[in-house]
Amino acid sequence: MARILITSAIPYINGIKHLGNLVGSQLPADLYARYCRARGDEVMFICATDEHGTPAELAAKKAGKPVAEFCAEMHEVQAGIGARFGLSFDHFGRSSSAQNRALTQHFAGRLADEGLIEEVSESQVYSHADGRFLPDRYIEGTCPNCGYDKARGDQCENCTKQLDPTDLIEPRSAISGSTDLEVRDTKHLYLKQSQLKDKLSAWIDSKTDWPVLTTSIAKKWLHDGDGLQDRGITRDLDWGVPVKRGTEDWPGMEGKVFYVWFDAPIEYIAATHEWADKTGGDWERWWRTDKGADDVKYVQFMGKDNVPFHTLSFPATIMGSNEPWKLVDYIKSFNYLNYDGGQFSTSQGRGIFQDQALDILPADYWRWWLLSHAPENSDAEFTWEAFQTDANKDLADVLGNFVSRVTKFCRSKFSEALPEGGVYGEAETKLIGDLTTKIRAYEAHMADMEVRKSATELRGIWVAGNEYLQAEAPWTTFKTDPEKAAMQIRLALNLIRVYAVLSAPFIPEASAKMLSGMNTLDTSWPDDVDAALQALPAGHEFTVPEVLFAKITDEQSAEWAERFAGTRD
RNA sequence: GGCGUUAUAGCUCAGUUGGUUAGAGCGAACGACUCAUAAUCGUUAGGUCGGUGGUUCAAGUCCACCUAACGCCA
Repeated sequence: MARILITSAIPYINGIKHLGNLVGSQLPADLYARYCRARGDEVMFICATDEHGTPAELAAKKAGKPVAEFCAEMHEVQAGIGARFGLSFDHFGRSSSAQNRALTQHFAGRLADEGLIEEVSESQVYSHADGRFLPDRYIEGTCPNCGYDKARGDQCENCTKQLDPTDLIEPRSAISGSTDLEVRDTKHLYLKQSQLKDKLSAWIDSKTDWPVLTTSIAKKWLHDGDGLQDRGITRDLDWGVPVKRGTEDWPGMEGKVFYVWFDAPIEYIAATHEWADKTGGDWERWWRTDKGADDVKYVQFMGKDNVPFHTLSFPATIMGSNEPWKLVDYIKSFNYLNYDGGQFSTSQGRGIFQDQALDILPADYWRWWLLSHAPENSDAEFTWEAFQTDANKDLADVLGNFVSRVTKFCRSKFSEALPEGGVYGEAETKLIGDLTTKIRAYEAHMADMEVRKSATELRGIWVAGNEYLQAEAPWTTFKTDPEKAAMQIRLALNLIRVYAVLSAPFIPEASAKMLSGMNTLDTSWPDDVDAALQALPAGHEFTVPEVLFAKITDEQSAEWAERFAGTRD
């Protein structure tokens, strides 16, 4: 039994995420977690909300709530949506937790002790009206290059010229619109990542089995231009982890907080600590190689935009601490999911948001479609037409109808119990061999986190059942040899249980319905297919389940395409 | 401007370290079946693998250049 630590990139707190966020990290992470558990591994599956930083403060302000209250509420909302999608986190934490505060401060202290922290003085724009320093992108003004009057302090999106906030003509706060700005000197802590460059580089080079997407992004940041740059890890904000050196105050850093990208990945560890505090479990057993974590396999899931932080910044924090923390063993990264020819956009309200998706269809439809089209090798495209066609074909026609035809046939010709009699012939032997091959292939793809290939293989396993029925035609056999038909349908009913077990990582709700219909709690994995197809004996009673997957109609598809074309809010 | 990723049948994608007639699903056409959510199963049609040149006995698969899309960075 292996021990697998799984983390999904932690979603930002400022609003409800769209489906692109789901398929890029949480959903495939859940697929893997469920699969590992089903195979008997000991799994710790961690996620959390990423709560610090300016966008959270602004979103809270917009909602008219104190930021802590806003975050607490949004955390519950996101946790609720995750639960409805069937995300099986062992713990869904919060980066604003006391555990993360302590751990973040601890890491900063360790890094300072190791000589990897540097104090840098820099100039930043302070807004009197807002009572705060403004991040570059929250300063607006007229572009000195093209005259565009809504250029941001980091870049003019009209002419794409990179800017410094002081370049702007008539700069103003993007938050309040105030022009009462002042350039002030302020001191910040920098993590000297450049000193760890060789170590990080060697580490990345040793990961020859990682996806190209992951390593190519990491290498680009390591070697591009002047190489890996030192990184500011503090900000002049109120909302965040207060800057401390371990448990000690940090002279000169009063009133400052750690940058959100410094504390967010540390929350993976802290969330496990939160889990331990809640359950009485042992979190260090998962994270400290000197305290039992040396046999843990740690896998991270994330979208490609998060790769630099997980391949470089966070490992730099871990390595730099010079303490025996668990480093990631495998990073599975994803490209983007596009929506009807463009990008999903949180800010523009374009695409489908997670709560909306659940309002129109059960989670399994989304889980199946998104996972079977996971953007593993390149950006993928969501269209309503494809979604409707694929979901109907795969879920309703191939799997759902299989369950339906088998159970209803048995009910009408025999009873709502597995019929007895008959012995296997050539066709059954062949089916068992075929299924064994396919299931072994499925296992291999799942173990490799090849999401699309796993889905394809699983679908093939479903199809094999229909092929068998079509070829053996128990409805015909029944007329001349009822015993043989009984054997065939007994096998097919057992196949439903096997399908439920195999499919559970993808479609847990439907899987539960299938098991419930088959009136069994036996979720044992079909290591031995022959034996698995005899798990339910003759005489075992079942009920015909309700329709597993209703089809998506043309009207629904058209209406939803219309409804989600525009913007939200 | 630099770098990266991608470019394979109408659509969505597979194609291991270069090696016999380039694969799957969907869609299409035709056929079989009638237990089932008008579901299922089978057969067939469809690609000079973005373009040009090169390496090689042999290239979708390596190299160069070009084009296009997307992304990152200046």
